[in-house]
Amino acid sequence: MAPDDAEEGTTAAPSAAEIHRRVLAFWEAEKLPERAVAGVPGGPVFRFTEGPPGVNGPPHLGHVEPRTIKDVQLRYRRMRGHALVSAMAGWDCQGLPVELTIEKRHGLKSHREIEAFGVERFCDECRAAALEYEAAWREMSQQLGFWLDYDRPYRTMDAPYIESVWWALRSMFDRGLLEKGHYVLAYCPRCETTLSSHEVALGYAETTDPSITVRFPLADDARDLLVWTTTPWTLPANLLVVAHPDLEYSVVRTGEGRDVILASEAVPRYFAGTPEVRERLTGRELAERRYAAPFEAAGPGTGRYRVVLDGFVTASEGTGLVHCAPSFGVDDYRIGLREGVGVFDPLDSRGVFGDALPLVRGKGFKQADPILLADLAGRGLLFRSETLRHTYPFCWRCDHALLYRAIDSWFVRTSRLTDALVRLNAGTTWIPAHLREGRFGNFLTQAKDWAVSRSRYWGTPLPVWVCPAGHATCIGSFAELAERSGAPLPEPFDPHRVTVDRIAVRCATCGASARREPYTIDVWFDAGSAPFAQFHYPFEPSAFDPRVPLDFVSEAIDQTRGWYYTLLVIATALFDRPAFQHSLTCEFLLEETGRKMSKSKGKVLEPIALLDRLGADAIRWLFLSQDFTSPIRVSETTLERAGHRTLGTLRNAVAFHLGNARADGLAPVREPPAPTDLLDRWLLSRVAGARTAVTDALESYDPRPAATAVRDLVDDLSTWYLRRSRPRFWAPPEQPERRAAHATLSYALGELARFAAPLVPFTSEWVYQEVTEQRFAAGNASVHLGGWPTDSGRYDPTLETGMRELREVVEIGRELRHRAGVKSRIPLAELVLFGEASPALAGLGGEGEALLADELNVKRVVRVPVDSADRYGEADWVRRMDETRPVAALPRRPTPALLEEGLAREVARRLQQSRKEIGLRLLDRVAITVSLTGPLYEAVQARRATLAEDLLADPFEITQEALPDGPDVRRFDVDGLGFSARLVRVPA
RNA sequence: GGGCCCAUAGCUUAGUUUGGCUGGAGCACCCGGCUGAUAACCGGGAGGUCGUCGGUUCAAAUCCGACUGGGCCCA
Repeated sequence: MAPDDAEEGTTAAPSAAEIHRRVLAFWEAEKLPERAVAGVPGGPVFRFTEGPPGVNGPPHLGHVEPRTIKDVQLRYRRMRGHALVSAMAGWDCQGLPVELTIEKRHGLKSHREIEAFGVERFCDECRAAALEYEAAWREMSQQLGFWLDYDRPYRTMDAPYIESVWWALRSMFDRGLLEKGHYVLAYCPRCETTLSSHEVALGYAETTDPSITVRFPLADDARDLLVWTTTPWTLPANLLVVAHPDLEYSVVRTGEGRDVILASEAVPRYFAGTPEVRERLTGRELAERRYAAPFEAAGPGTGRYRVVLDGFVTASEGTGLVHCAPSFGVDDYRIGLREGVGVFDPLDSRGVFGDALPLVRGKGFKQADPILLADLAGRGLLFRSETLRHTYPFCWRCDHALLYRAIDSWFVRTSRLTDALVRLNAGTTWIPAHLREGRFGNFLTQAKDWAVSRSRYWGTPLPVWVCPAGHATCIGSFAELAERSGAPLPEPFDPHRVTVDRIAVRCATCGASARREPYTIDVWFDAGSAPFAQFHYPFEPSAFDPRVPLDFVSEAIDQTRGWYYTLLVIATALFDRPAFQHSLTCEFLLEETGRKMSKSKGKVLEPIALLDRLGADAIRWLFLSQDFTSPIRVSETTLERAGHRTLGTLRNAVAFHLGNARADGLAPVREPPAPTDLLDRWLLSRVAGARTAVTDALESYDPRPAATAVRDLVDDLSTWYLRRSRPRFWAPPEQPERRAAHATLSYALGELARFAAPLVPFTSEWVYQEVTEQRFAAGNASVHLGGWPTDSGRYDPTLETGMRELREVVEIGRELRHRAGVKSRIPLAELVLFGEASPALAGLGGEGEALLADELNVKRVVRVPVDSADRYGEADWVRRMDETRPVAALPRRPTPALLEEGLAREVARRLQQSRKEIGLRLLDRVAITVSLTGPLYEAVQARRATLAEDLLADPFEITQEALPDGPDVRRFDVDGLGFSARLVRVPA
């Protein structure tokens, strides 16, 4: 794991996965999450609430993204010394999703079967399933390094939590915000319950439906109304046809059959060419005409089967004549009510046709479509039959097609809160910012009443009891329930159905015995109550006021209509306060193909296995280094590459540092050093700047600029600082230059580990443990407990500008070398720069020039006036021009002396390589006999002493005679010049 | 039908708020470098009508409008 082979001079960085496991083990041994999770007791309060994931299935990769961006902010706040309120993990345990799991397990298909199975047993299994999935979620979250208090989580199914939810419902009831109504609602016939609008929003999908146009024959008339629908199954419930009073309608001759009536605007959609129009009339003229309904399943009734008028009709689609089934549409219901025709619903609670229409008795509503179509066709009433591709709502959990139907339900009157919702939302900040007024804001302005009751079993029971006189009594606590029922509650009290259903209470209005309304409530109400219900507010004393807004929430985009919305509604209704001040929202992940990943279809990228195999930081980094406010496309390959560049480079840089520091026995440096060297000062400035950038980013809740700052720093550290500083790291440990470089790098890596810790907690912990030489020893401090770095050395913008400019000159110099065709190993006499240096660049002084000369392997850097360019002619120089202005020039060829120096370097490099290849360690001595001729001989002979020293060669013999072949003899080629050498290890 | 977001190299993308140097980078590709990070590190090259059209401006990837295509949400 740690580079223990430092004395060999090579160090391999551990893999990301090794680091991941090592750090996890360390945290576990040190009980780190438990100690750190709540932040610093007594510190400034930072209010957070974990949006409880539904524990109705195992987590998938899509869940990792929001948990990552949440964790970054929480880690930052802990390091800043905040006390986190709250760091509880939270689990959404109830509701349809869990019920579905159990239904599937036992093959239960209806309410009747569940009741036969036993509601109590059913709920017990739901509870057990929730706990089971909670364990999987906990495992994933811990692997991810998402620190929450998993030992003391809040669960929406726990009795204290439910009591708080009851309190909330009661508060709304008392304010007239919780009422019963009869409305047209989305209804899932498979789940046999209504869905709220935000649940419906989760389940829109593209589908193909029939698109049919049906003849409705007018009574006492030889003409037919043309009516268009995509839901043939609603035709049996037809009671009216609606026309627009001012729209123009045409009577068109069809050629076969009776003439038809439709909106003039719709005629071209139904008839090619110029059909014969016999008459034009307005909708008003059609009013009150009676017709024969296609099925007349509803039977006779006052005012049924006639044409009525309404402004909602358009002719942009269909025929401009709308079939009205009051039981199955919002407008239909409204018009039916107005016209006094009643409501006829031929479907039972499972969406199956009953006795009213023998033709389709026992068929589900969708199954009935083809039968109804065939029947209409048989009677000559099917004018046109096509299919239509459109979006249609499906149940967000079971995928069954929804239907809209008129039904009894309890509502939270959110429509009365619209102004407050908009006002409170205006004071919140969002990332991305457009959500506040855009998607979320729009949703608020058109907030409909929230249908909260569900005809289900495993959920918070609606605490409303109704007496025979119809008075509703809402119970707000367990104590009140005991008091009103006149008997103590069972011990222990489980406030779920069966137990609660058995209890009758005294009506608060008339004193009669009241039964509970047999509903559970929308699980989103549970989740939206989390900020206070997790503390069992208001029943248990709290160290703070749980009503005030949370500082921070963070979820994926779907929660704008989900949790964010219910949080705000409940906070508004109960406290007239915003639910949160800052929200950070990520988009969904997409599969490689660009499809949404959150659906459990397609190839599964199993998160726990991936975290273990790639290391959590690689995956965290993937999400943090990209713009998570847009969908991120994820595949096996992107995951594997995610941590490569920045994190891999960092690991190797650390390994390089450790190898050197340990070989030289240099101690870690924690206090900001005050080096004089240009590169050292530059690196420390970069560290200070990056720390500020990360701090600013996280302070404003946006991890993206923080990740960019870390990436750029790692890049600069590896590709410029380390590369340019390498010779100093090879100097003997007692040399001041070696000590300065070590101090700078040691300090820089330690600081980097600290301010990168919220982003990549595993890699940071490893860097910190190794660089500080604590090396995961028991009882040692974690980087995560060390507080936020506030003084990371001096930021020097002028220095950084100068260095940036210097590196630009390097680029130019490299380009010139490339054009001249002279390798960088061959020294050139000079780099000529035209014109004055900028103040920032000049500020780097002679050290800067030396750096430049060294990097470009030129003997000197000279500056000459721009107008002296003529002296650097094409024959001997390569020049870089900026438009017409000369920028720099470099000699086309080395001088003979410089060429010789380059050749010596070539020889040395090959001999060094050979040292390594024969397994010599850094300080091993070697006996070398080298055989060369011509210019190579001259070059090496002239530098014999230096080369011998560099190569630790003793003896170092140079000959012009050929060496005989032998096991220790190697042959080389330098630009076409051959030489050979014998290397033999000298025993220590 | 309405709302929001997006469109930059083969792929992933920075830059767009606040218009201004030759539109940066990574992957892949080609070529090359590297004396103790070598399953590492570094450089060079090629590759871009900045979706299309129009407008504002001395100047537009950036601001405005229309259009095309994509995503999400709502009806």
